[in-house]
Amino acid sequence: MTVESVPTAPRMKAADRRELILEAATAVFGAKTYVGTTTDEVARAAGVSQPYVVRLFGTKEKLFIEVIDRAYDRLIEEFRAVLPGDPEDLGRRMGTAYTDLLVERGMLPVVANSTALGGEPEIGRVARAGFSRIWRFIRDEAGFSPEQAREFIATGMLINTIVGLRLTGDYGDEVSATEVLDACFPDAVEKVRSLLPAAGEPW
Amino acid sequence: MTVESVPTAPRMKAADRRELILEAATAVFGAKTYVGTTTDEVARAAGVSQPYVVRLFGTKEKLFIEVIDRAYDRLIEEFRAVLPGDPEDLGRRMGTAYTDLLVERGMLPVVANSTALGGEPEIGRVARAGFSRIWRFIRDEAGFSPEQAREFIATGMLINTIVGLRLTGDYGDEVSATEVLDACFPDAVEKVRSLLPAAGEPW
DNA sequence: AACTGTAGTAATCGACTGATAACATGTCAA
DNA sequence: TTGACATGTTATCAGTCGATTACTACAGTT
Repeated sequence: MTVESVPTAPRMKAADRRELILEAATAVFGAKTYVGTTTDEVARAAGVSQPYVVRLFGTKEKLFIEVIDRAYDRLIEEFRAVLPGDPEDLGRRMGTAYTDLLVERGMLPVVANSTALGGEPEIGRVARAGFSRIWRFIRDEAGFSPEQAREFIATGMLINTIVGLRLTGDYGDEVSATEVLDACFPDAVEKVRSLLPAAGEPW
Repeated sequence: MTVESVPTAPRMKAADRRELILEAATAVFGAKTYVGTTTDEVARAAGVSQPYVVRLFGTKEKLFIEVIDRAYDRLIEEFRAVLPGDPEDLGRRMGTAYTDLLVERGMLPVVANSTALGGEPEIGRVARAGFSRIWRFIRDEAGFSPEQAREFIATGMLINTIVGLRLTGDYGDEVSATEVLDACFPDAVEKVRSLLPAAGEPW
């Protein structure tokens, strides 16, 4: 006789489960901000119980810290992957690498959110360290001048704003949304639009 | 005989009290984000009771919406004030107008925070409308090209990041903080630093 | 002086949330 | 096989927060 189907998550090595939760947490934190998400939402998204999330990471804050640290890692990893090639073209390749990260749900929003939390003692430290790592990569490994680095990161922050505001939903209907998207993604507007949710929330 | 000093706030016209609360709310929301601040903190900062804040504005959400709407108003007001003069120099003047707004506590952080809340139905609408107003001002009244507008706003978003991360506290100690501040405020680093709190929270 | 609207507070409630404790079950080496 | 550790859950708590209710007191009008 078939036993009533298990209410518990299928067994998995803790390390794998952690990774799975981190992925889910990135999506949820990215969609609802750090303070705005509950550990229970993260748990549901990962398919485990809320107390288990807390036990695996200690506190919600520690979980978020791992999430943003992992996001900055990921960012640099993608940038580094496009280093080889024509130096003249590096800026464009890195820009593409950045927007390509839109497919990994929450990744960019989580980074954006972290930059607003510099006032939090622990989180602030990690966020500043993340920014510092990115900046030094761009300067030292990518070889950008300070002015080029400023320009590149500024553009990234504007992209975060576009994502956070859900501006893609207004493309074509609203002048400013249309213009800013055209200006930021000269030949990739449709691709970006397909990667992002409309003003309706899901993602 | 002198009566025990009043525990209640000195009487004031409701319109004035609203303005006072909006100012306090801007500072608190700016320091701790929308979700992260309580109506009680806003009330204390404004010197009134928590229920009174709620009664004057209906809900916390409506209060925040008034706060960000007012912040976008203020932004455009300052930009418009520097319109007269050499068009060649307008970009620089508007940049200065932006950083000058750092003296109004919470103003810039609140705008930054609003750009992360596009997923919230009501707040998202107001935030997108605010962005749209700024963009159209820059394009139509300031006469910037789409590319100039993109560059200008991107720089603004990077400044928001610097503020949110509390990077000014690391100036001189940390290479990336030093470089990005020098790049963003070529001849106003000290002024900006004096306007901002260190990594320690107050402001 | 009494009436009426306005400005403001204290008390309290219900819902939510992060964390803890206690318990259950699967896995694997000896 | 057994025992010990690892994986995971249910139950529950203590604190927090936005909102509601009911009350107090002041100010201006007639």
